[in-house]
Amino acid sequence: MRMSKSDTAETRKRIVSTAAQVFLAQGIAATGIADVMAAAGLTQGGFYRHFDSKEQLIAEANSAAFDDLLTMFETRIAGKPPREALDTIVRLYLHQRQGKDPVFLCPLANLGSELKRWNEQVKAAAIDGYQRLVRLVAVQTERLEIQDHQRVADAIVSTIVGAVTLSQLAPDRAKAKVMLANAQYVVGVLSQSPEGTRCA
Amino acid sequence: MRMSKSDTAETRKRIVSTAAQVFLAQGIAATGIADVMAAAGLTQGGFYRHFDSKEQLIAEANSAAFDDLLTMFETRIAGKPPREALDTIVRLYLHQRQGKDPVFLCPLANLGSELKRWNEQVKAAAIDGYQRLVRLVAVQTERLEIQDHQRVADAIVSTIVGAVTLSQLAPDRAKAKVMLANAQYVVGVLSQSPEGTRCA
DNA sequence: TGTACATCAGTGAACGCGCGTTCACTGATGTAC
DNA sequence: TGTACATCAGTGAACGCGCGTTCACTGATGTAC
Repeated sequence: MRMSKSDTAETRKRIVSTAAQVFLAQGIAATGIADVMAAAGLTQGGFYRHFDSKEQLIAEANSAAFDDLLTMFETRIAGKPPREALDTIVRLYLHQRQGKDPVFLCPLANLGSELKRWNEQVKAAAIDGYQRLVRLVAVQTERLEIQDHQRVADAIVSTIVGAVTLSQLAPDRAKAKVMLANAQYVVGVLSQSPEGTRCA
Repeated sequence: MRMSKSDTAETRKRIVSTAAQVFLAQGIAATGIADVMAAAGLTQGGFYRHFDSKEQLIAEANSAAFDDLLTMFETRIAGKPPREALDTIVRLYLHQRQGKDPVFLCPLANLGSELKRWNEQVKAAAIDGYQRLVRLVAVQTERLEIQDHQRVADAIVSTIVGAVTLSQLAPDRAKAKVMLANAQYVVGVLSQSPEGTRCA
C-alpha cells in the first residue's frame, strides 16, 4: 500500500541507518539486502523502491556512519583545549568496539579492506569520511603547534585505524586492549612532544 | 590420473601459493575455488583431494604469505644496524602496493577487515603473522634503546598496516604516496628520538 | 470541496547466476605377492 | 623382478543454496478536474 511522503522518507532513512549498523557489524559482503530489510522491519521486495542497487545503499550507509561518527566527536570535544580534544578523539575511536553497546563504528576500521572492492561511489564515500576525520585531527595538531602537524594528523589516523582493525583479530579481549592502549600511548608521545623532531 | 607423491606435494604447494596471490590481490570472498584452481592450471573438482574446505586453504595461504613476507624482511635487513633495519622494514612494507610487480603483499593490510569474518583457523594464522611482524620490529626498537620499545613496535605495526590499508582507498596514486610518506615520516620521528618521551 | 483516477510503497514469489561442495569416472602410480 | 590389483590425483558435470534483482499485485495516497 502506498505510504505518505513523510513516511516514505522516514522509511528510507531507517533502511540507511539499519544498513550502516548491520554492514559495520557483519561486513558488507556477508550482509544481504534481505538481511538489511528484515532488520528494518520490511521485506526485500521493497528495497528497489528506494535504491538503485546494493552499492548505492553501501555508499549511503557509510556516509551516514561517518556523519554520526564526526558529529559525535565534534560534540564531545566542543570547547575543549587541543590536547584534551585530541585525547578524546583518539580514546573514543580506539574504544569503539570495547563498550558494551557501541554507539558508533567507523567504516575505515571495520570495513577497511572491503571498501576498495566496491564501485567508485562507495570508495568516494569512504575517502570523504577519511578526509573529514583527518581534518578534525589536524585541527587539534595544528592548535598544539606540532611540527608538520598535517603529516602527524595523517599518521595518527593511520595508527588508530590500524590498531582498531588489528585488535579485532586478537584472540581475547585482554590482548585487544593492550594493542589499543599501545596505540594511544604512542599517539600521546607524538602529540606531547611538539619539539619532538627538533630535540633529537 | 594418479600422480607421483612428489608431483602431488608440488601441486598442493602450487595451489597454496597461487591462492595467496589471488586472495591478496582480489580479496577472499571475491575469489572462488574455481578461480584459484584455474590460476593454478587445474580444475575445481580436484580441490578437495588436497584440502578439506575453502577455509583451510585461506589459513594456509595466509601463513604462506606471512612466511614470504618475513623471510624477505629478514634477508633484506641481515647484518644491518637497527636504524637502517627498521627503516628498511617500514619502507618495504609501505611500498608493497607501489611497485610495478609486487613481490609480496601483507594479509593484514590487504585483507585486514576480511580476516575476522572467517573461522578460528584463519584468524589464528593472521594473529600468528601479526605477532611475527611485531617481533621483528620490536627487535629493532629494542636495539635502538627506545623507551617502551615493545609498545612502540606494536604501534609502528598498527601505523604501517593502517597506512597501507587506507592508501588503497586514495583516488589516485599521488595521494596514496603522500599518505605512505607521512606514515614513514612519523615512524622516523618515533624511532629517531630515543629520548622522545623524556625530553618533552 | 468532492470525486475518479493515477501513482507508487510495500509484499511475496520467482528468476538467474555463482558459489562451495560432491560425485562417478579415468588412468597412472603404488603395493602386495 | 614381474604381475595383478588397489589407490587416488585430476576431470567435468551436477547438486543445493543464497544472493541481487525483477515482477505482478495490492491498496492507501496524491492529484486533476
